[in-house]
Amino acid sequence: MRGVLEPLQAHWGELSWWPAESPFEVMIGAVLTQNTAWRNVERALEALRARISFDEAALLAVPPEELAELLRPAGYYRLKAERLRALCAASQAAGGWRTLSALDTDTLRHWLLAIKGVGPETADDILLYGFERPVFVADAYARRLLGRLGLIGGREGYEDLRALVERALGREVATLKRAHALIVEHGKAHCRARPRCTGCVLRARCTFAAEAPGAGL
DNA sequence: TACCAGGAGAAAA
DNA sequence: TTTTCTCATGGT
Repeated sequence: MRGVLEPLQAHWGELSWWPAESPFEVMIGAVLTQNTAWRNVERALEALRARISFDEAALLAVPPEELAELLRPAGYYRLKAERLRALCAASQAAGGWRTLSALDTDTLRHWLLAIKGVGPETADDILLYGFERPVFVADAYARRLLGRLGLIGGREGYEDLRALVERALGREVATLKRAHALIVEHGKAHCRARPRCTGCVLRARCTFAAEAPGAGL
């Protein structure tokens, strides 16, 4: 696995991912970016920032219809307005994001997953980038890349894939952030809809993968 | 015009 | 249990 990340880092350098000023802002962004390009998320975040301060009470004070309109640029705006309200209500009931930050990682993850609209990937985005916890975001880019490299079979569930990569990379937050960012940037640039990473820095490894699938992490 | 993006949940099979 | 459908704007 580290052998995959080294050429990616050599090519992409240090990536500074998920610009946000607080864990709460990461929580908002993680919901807004569900199946949505980050460019569109930024527009909604700007509209939101111009209207309110980023905290649970301020967001919940915005009428639901107005909140949905503010989120329109991010797509699925009615759905995401409901999801943000559910997340903020849960956070507020728990004492706010500062209180949540004192919870251990497993407890915090279970708490997040119990909120309607927060699935495993969104929860792990929040844990890794918001609360600096050692989890890997096992998104579609990771699944696609590792599948093409023959490092996974491709039928693993989300939790299985996450556990596999965490075992391979260790528990260092900076490493897990870097791995996720590199895999996504690489995927967006080279591997989006192609059957193999032709023309990219990992091409040779993909060829190897075709010959020796299931080489393991 | 068609496809996809830093998914999740409900409904159908 | 697994697959399919719905939610939606904006860029390529």
